[in-house]
Amino acid sequence: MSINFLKTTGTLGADLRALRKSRGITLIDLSEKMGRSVGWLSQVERDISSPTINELRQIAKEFQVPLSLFFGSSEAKANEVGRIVRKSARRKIGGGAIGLVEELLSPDLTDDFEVLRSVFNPNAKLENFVTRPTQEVGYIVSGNLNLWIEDEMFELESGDSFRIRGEQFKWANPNDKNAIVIWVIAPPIY
Amino acid sequence: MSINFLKTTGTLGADLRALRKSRGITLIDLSEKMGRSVGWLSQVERDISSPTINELRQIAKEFQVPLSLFFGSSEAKANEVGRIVRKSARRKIGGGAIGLVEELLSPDLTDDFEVLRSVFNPNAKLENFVTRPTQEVGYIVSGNLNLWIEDEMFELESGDSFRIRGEQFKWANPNDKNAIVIWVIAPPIY
DNA sequence: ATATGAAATTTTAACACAAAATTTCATATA
DNA sequence: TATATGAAATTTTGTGTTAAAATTTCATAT
Repeated sequence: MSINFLKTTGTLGADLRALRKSRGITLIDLSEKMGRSVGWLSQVERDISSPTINELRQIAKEFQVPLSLFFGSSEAKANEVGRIVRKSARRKIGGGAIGLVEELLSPDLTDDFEVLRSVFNPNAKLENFVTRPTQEVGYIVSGNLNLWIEDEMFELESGDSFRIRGEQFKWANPNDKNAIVIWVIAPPIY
Repeated sequence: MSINFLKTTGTLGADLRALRKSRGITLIDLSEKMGRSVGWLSQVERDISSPTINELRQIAKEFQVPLSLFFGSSEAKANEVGRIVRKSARRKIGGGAIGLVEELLSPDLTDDFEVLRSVFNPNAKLENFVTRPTQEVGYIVSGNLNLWIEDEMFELESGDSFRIRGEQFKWANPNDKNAIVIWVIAPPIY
C-alpha cells in the first residue's frame, strides 16, 4: 500500500498551454506577469520541467481558475490518461456561480470544445446575464432548469436540450432537487 | 384542431448547407449530381425556395443521411427554433450500426460540433473499427459500454467519459440493458 | 542541477493576387 | 404567373511572399 502523492492528471503541460492560448496570452506576457523566464515557461508547457505547487498556484491565479483544475480526485491509470475520465476522477472547475458545481468530462483542455457536467443545486440561480463568444449546447440529464436566452425564457425538463450562441443568458433551478446538465462549450473557456 | 402537416424543423436551408460543407462538396458538384441548376440549389440553402419531398429525398440520398434528419417528430414552437430541442422532437439519425439509435440534441447542424444522444441496445456491438478525422467526447449516462480505442479496451460505467481523436475505435454493449451515451463530435459529420 | 536570456527557429499575421464558389437577375419555361 | 435557368457580378477562399511575432534551443551564469 502506497502513500497518495499529489499528482496532476498527466496532461499538465498541454493543459497549461491550452489555457494560455484560450486567453490569448503569449509566453512573453505570462512570463513577465509571473517574473519568470520565457524559456522556463516554455519548458513547463512541454513537460520538460515541472512547476512547484506554488508556481502552479501563481499560474492558476493569473488565469483565474481554481488550482483544482489541474488535479483529478484520484489518479488515472497510465493507459487511460488523455482517453478516459473515470467518474471518481473528474476535475473540479469552481469559479462559477454559487449553487453550481462543475466538473470536466473532457480528459484535458486541448480539444476544440469542452464537455462539462454541471450540477445546479436546488433553487440556485444566476442573477446576472452572462455573455460569451462561444457556441454552447446543453442537455438536461435530470431535474429542471429555467433558461433565459436574450429576451426569452424557457422551462427545460429532463431530456430537453438547448443552444446558446454568443447570446446573453442566465439560469435558475426552480426545483427542490438538483438539476444535472451536460454542457458543451466551443471554443474552450477553461 | 388542425391536421399535422409535414414540416421541417425550421432550419432546413442552413442544415443543408452545413451538411454539404461538412462533406466538402460545392454547389456546382451537387447541382451536377442532382441535375438541377446551381442557382436553384443556392436558393434552397437560403430558404428562398423550398424543395419538394422528392428533391429532399434525392439530396438525403446524395449525402447518405436518412430523410428523417430533416424532420423532428413534432413541430417546434416558433421561439424555440434554433434554440431548444424538446425531448419529443429530436431528429433521428439512422445510418449507423444496428442496435444503435442516435438522435440529435443540437438544434441544427451549423455549430462547430454536434451533440448526439446514442442508445446502445443490449448486446449490440460494432464489429469493425471506425476511424474519423474528428475529436469526439462521450459521457455514459447509464448502462455500460466497452470501448476499444486503437489497441486498448476500456470498460466504461455510468458516469465515465472518454475521448477519441482520429483514432480507430469500436464498441460493444456487454449488458442486457440499454446503454445511453451523450456523444460530441467536432467537426460535424452529419 | 536548474534558470536565464540571447540567438536560432518556427509559427502566425498581413498583403496582394488569382481562382473558385456563390449570389443575383434578366430571360426562358411550364 | 410562379419558378428554373444560366451567364454576369460579386464574394469567398486559396496561394505565395514577406515581415513580425512567438517559441524553442542552448551556452553560460547562478
